[in-house]
Amino acid sequence: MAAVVRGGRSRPDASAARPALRLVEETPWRWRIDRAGDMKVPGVVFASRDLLPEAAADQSLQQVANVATLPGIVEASYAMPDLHWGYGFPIGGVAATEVDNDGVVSPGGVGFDISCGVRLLIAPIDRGELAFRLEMVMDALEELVPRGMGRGGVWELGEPELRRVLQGGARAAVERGYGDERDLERCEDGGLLEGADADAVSERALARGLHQVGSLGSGNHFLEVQVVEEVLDAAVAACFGLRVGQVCVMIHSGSRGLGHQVCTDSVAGIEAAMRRYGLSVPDRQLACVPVRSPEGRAYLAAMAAAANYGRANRQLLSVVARRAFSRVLGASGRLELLYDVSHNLAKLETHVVDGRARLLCVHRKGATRALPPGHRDVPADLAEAGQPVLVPGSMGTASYVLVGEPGAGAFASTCHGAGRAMSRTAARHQVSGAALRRELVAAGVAVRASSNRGLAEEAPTSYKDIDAVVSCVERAGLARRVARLVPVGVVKG
DNA sequence: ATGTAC
Repeated sequence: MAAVVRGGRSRPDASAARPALRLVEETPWRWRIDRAGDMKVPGVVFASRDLLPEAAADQSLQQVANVATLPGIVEASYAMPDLHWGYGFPIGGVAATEVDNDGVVSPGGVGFDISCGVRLLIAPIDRGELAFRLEMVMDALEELVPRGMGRGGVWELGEPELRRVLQGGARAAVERGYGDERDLERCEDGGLLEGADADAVSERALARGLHQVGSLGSGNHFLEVQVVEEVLDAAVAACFGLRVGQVCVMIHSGSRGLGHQVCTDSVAGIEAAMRRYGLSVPDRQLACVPVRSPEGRAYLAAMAAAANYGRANRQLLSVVARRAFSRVLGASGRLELLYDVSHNLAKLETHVVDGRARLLCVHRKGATRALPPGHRDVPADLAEAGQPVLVPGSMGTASYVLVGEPGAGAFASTCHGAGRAMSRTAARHQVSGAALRRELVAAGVAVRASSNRGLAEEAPTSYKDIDAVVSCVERAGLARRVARLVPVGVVKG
């Protein structure tokens, strides 16, 4: 069965020349966009019919096809069920290029919030033991967690120390006493992405980064106190240390103004360099250069530095969450890190394509790495189970812990969240932040939010249904559900 | 996502 989706609505001139996209339903959980025009590989969209974006308001399916034209792309231009419209590449997209076949790297394939990601901390107490002190914990978090737009972080540092953060990531924070070695064992890449170069980051980006290390930010970023409501895989949950009723803290944040500036700077430089390599792309937001070019290497070095900033940021936020919990709960507020993983990153990884191991530049933009059991990059004490995959839902709704599946495809990737179904502007016009705040409180969720406007933009009605997204990911064989978590307290910018 | 335009 096929569905026809029109493309190019926002630019009438382009839409006339652009053929309609034809989606072929391969299974109820997987659709294909066949090669056409300059596409080098097909598009593959993991989604149920209900989760496919509506083409009238969202160009993301056209973006999946556009990405398939990139030099050196292998297998397919993939999209996850939380797919929606992004800058050049769709959010929820995965694309890998072969480095030794003139494969390119594109800042649009990572996005503006470089190394935005999620970590989950686990408390030793259950919901009942927290209940009568929840408001006190939330007050402490409100006091200690810097949040919202602009400056103000946990760790005020000078430029030499900032440069150490850009090279050393969460490890640089731990070396200054923020957390311990065990935290690093539970971070993707040990908390430190290799190949970072602070000298590849502009003075302007450094200036923006100086006062934001250890700050939540705004938009969909949050810190939530959550409770494990349901365990879906008992053996893996036990390995992860998760049981029904358990209190957890989920942190969703990124690289703040520094990462944003690195992306802005890089797009400008790469757009200018493209001509020299004779590259053309169907959308200027897909600006790209060969991985093995001076500009490509410079982008990856600056991106890694921003990624390390994001990792240090989440490490600092964990430290203040620990301070808040221990202030109110003492030793029973101890928070152990389960895992920290990014969902906006390009990484050099080796994967088998057409029977041969190849070095690939894997772009995951709003997509989470999901390594299977036994993979050497999974922490040793979790290796039997596989890599924890942390999937935040929209505000006030469930979040999930998943685990990577063997042979899942899409370069071991899965979804990153519920996925926007409505623009921020549309959400602001449809929802009252004040009313939403009252609804959350009435539903038993303690809210500490600095902006009603921010609340309105993050209304769950402007997101897809996280339960449907995660169910789709599991049915498509990309990852397996381990635990469903529900919020009892939310801290937002 | 973002000193929501240099």
